[in-house]
Amino acid sequence: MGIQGLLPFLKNILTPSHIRNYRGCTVAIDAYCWLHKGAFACAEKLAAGEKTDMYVYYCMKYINMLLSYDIKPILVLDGCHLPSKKNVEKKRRERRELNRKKAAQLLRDGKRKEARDALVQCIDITPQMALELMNACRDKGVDCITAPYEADAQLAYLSQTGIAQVIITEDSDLILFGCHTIMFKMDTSGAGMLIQNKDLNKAMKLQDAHYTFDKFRYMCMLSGCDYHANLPGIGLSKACKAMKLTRQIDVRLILKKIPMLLNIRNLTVSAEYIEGFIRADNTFLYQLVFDPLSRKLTPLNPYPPGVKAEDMHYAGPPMSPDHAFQLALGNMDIQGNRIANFDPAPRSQSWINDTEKTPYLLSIWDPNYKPRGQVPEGEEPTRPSTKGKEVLLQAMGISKPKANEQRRKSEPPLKPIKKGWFR
DNA sequence: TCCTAGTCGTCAT
DNA sequence: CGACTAGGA
Repeated sequence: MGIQGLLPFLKNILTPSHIRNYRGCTVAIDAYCWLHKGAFACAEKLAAGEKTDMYVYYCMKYINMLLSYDIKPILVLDGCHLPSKKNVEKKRRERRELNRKKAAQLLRDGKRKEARDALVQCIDITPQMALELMNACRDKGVDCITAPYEADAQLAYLSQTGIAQVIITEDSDLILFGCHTIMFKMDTSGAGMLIQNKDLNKAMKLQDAHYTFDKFRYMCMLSGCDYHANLPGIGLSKACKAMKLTRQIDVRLILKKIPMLLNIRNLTVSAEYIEGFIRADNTFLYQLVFDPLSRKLTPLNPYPPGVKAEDMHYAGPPMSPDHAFQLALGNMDIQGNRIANFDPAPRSQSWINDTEKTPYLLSIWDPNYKPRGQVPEGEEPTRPSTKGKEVLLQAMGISKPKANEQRRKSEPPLKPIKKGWFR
């Protein structure tokens, strides 16, 4: 789902780019995207419950590519389901079950090709699969973090706090959560399409003075999002038109004026619709995320005055700090069962390089870790002089050694952790 | 012109 | 998940 048609709507500000332009930066990854694509390589085995690590290798192709460009990847995984999405999850489960039965019948009939097509439709990314990927990443010294709830909100938090300079995903919802810079459609070579939060006003064709990010988010939500349906007959174009025509900033008043702004007579905006809209908006603004620095739960954005966490149960019910921490580390599954014993503490003693100059290259769980911060505006990825030099250095094979590279070479083997069958 | 709902592809040989 | 598209308002 996501926001239907958002990427085509933003095509004017989507720019082709390459991840090598972010050398020395941190990139946070929506792990689900890679896991889902990687699962296609071994759909039959996964459906049959056979052991396979094909999807792990698929994901590690991307990780290794990023490491080769001296980029620090942070893998972000999904945590608990939001209460509002329980129904969606149930429907997906039922759809997978249906396709599973369909595939079994087709297989009995000897229709192997059609059976595979049905099998592919019942692919499920299990927490065990996510754990295998996390273990493979941590073997390489790559940070992983499981969000308390949706990875989307967690990725946006890493973007907004300057922990990550780029977010890699296929999900257009990340734009609404307020990420600064996102790369979509990145291939295994590192080429993709970049979108920046600061350009969204151009996509709406709104003057800077009249543009707010709130307006952009309302536009998207009016066209329908995962948390709330659209008004009948309203898509992105009409929603954009409505947001251009009003200077109102109060959500309730904007919504009440929609039929007038768009000249649609038989359209009524019910009180229920408005309240649902505001709950959805709050889910984008205040969903609970995990702050790896303070090791505490926090809303994606600070609550406005007078609002308390208890008012926001739909944006993620509060959980105990230790539960959230163990979930974030990947030691606990969403049912609360212990599934691993990863302890980030021993690693913090082992860094002896020039990490004083580059504390942002440490593990996010290291007490000395510090976010790199936002990349100065306009500095990347289109800086011709730098681009040319990088190409030249690579062609000459004399790319200067980076702290990142030295760190990886001198890294001691991690203490043994429960790894299952992955070598 | 815009919205909607449905179908197809994602890997890799 | 998005891309693409036929069909309807």
